[in-house]
Amino acid sequence: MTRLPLYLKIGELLHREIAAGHWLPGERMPPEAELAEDLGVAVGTLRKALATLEEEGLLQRRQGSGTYVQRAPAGNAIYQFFRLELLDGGGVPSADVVSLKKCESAVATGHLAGKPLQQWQVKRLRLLNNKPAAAEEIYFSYAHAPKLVLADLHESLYIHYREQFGFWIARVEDKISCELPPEWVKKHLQLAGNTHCVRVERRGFSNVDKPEEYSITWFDPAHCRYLARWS
Amino acid sequence: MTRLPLYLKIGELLHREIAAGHWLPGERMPPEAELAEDLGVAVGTLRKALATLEEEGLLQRRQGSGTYVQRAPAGNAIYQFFRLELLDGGGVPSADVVSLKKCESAVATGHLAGKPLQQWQVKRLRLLNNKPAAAEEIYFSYAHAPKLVLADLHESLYIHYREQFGFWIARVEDKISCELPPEWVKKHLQLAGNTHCVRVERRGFSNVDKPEEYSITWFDPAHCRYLARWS
DNA sequence: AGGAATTTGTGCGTATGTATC
DNA sequence: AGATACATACGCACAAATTCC
Repeated sequence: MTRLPLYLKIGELLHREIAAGHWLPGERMPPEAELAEDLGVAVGTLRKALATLEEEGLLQRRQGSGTYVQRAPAGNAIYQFFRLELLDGGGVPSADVVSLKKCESAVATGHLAGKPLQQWQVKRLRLLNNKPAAAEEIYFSYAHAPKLVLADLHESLYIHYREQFGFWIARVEDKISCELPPEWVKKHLQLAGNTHCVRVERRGFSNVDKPEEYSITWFDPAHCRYLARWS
Repeated sequence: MTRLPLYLKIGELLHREIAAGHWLPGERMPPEAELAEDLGVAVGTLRKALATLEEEGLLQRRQGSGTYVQRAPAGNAIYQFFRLELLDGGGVPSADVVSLKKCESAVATGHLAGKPLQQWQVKRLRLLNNKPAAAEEIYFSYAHAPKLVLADLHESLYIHYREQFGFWIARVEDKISCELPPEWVKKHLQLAGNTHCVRVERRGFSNVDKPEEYSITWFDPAHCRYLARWS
């Protein structure tokens, strides 16, 4: 058995403490020396733990001032896989649900291998800086939720999956093409009849690498684009 | 005046040394203790410097083994950044050069910040299973090669860069959109006049993170697509 | 305005653990 | 099994930024 390094254990401990509300977002934590003594570790060890949490974005450390809790840890990876940006870069993403319905596998059949054929379909409008930028159809297994109403849906479906369904999306595969979008997309994005859209077909895989989500996203290349970084 | 921390200075120094070829890709650097003494700093300070370089991807550190300069991708990773596939998956990639010329920065000006304005432009046809799938325009600095003829070009430009120019592409950024392609693309891909193509704008960064390559690729979504995997 | 106190950042040195060769 | 090299952990001193009186 190989032990977890102390600084990572300490980091996990603090992470849980923060998640449990021991310190609230915006609050200042005790100084390094005090915290280190309370925890019974050297200051350097604590510093390394705090550094990892800062890197995760959970903490903010300011010289001469203190260590501050940055935010609630729940929303760790909300927009981790969101790849759209405005043509001049950036844009704050949000989402509006357009429709929610059960479907009998007529669409997206076989796309989620090994899943039951009954699926939920969610149509959404994706916004950048509060202006419509893309439209998407999302499919996931009916088995996760026999009942589901629009009000139940979290704005971040990934959070909904995690908090309601007990899994999270750890990996996605995108296949990118372009086409004339379906009518409902044209309508909601207010596109002219002959506007070609970029089409992103996505498969999302869970933490245990099961295919859990299938989606198609359309957007007008005149307004935004897909950003990819590789190394 | 506020001084740069010593560990960042040391990091910069090592970065330059490596870029200058003092240690070659794949080579093992001296052990921490020795390097620290040579540089006249404490081991901890050197470690912090090495950590930043490892984070940049310039170094690889292996416990019990040593610190290694990250080597250029091996021969089998020629198409590490090639993202096109046939609609039913896969396809063997190859390339044909269509034209090669110097250009006076009329196109792609400013895309390679800090580079001279004179650039080489290469137009190529990309094939999948020996059938035309995409067309691309590639730009790189004229300074790398005052003379260059078509016969000199390697089928893999990335290999050409590595073997002739002494750098390699370690990271790319793709921005994906769609549009009606330019005439030369239509001609070579034999596209009807109104066929919208996916357009991939790519910036390639070298092992020392300098922008070295700019390219635009067009392909017909009816024949192939761009594949992205995220985790 | 200014100086003291507080708090994190930087840097050093050492000892021990653990992976690799 | 032994030697080597990086990883972890401890503790201390001083610098720099911020806060508070």
